[in-house]
Amino acid sequence: MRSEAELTKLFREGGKKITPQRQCIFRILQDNQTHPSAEAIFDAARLEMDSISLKTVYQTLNELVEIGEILSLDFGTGAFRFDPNNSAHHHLICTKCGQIRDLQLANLVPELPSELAQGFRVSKAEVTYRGICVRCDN
Amino acid sequence: MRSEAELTKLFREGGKKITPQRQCIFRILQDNQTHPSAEAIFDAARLEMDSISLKTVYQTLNELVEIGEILSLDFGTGAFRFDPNNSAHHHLICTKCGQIRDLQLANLVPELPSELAQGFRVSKAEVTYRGICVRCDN
DNA sequence: TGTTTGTCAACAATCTTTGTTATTTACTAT
DNA sequence: ATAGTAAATAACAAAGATTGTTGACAAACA
Ligand SMILES: [Mn+2]
Ligand SMILES: [Mn+2]
Ligand SMILES: [Zn+2]
Ligand SMILES: [Zn+2]
Repeated sequence: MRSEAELTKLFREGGKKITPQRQCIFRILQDNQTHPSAEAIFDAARLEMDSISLKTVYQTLNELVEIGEILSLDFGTGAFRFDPNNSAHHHLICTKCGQIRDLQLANLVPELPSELAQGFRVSKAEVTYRGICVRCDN
Repeated sequence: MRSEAELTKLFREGGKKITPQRQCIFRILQDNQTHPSAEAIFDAARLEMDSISLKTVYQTLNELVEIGEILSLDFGTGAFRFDPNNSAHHHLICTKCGQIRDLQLANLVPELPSELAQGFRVSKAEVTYRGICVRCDN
């Protein structure tokens, strides 16, 4: 995800207005590696702006997803997780505490051999590793 | 997933009763490669039993998941998908029509090198390939 | 400063999944 | 076969996540 200044520029160029609510959400997402849910971002935003609505959070997140600044991920935890790391990467999830860690690996996922692709034109591959993290492994 | 006869035995051994509703759901799942949602299974079941309830479908599916006979998968399509193929396998999803195909490949996903595992004891890896299927690719 | 146009908060609605309960059913032991 | 019992069912309500609606409001820009 780009910096708050660059996002401000991008939004304005797209005919979108910059509001304190959006700037607040930009800041919360900046360098956030926790893969927060919309609700978690909402809670963080409320610490600064007690009147912000959950709808506004969803709206801003969806706009960031649309322009490719963040990723919307579903790991089956009940709610979408949002990720400011929009480079191609994979994930490592602790099945006990639920924490989600980034796995920045380029060549871990091989191309799908065309004889297995069933005619699909494959454009993306995501890998999810699941296991127990150090802290949960006692 | 096992045969209807074997599932009947398994359920009885687990103190569960065999009802026409459950047998109907067993049959619908048998050899089903479409990764149906609970709603899709409900619709199929209603063709045979017009009074079956969605709750019964969910309950039976959850029981089958608990005993490991089927898998519950979340691809971010809005609803869980159920899969009678309970062997370790991966998936290929068409981003246009949404169909989900099995990818039965053992050694496509390499072990995660321990220096990248961040201390996790990894037990599972799922790969999801996304692309456009033949029919949608015109 | 005024005008325009997008955004906000509040609330309702939708969708998927689970909880509750009274009734019915499947199994078991007579 | 019959009756007893524990579990499953259908119907309905509720919960949790996300989206739709709308009138008041505020940001952008001249
Ligand atoms: Mn990530
Ligand atoms: Mn499958
Ligand atoms: Zn953990
Ligand atoms: Zn397709």
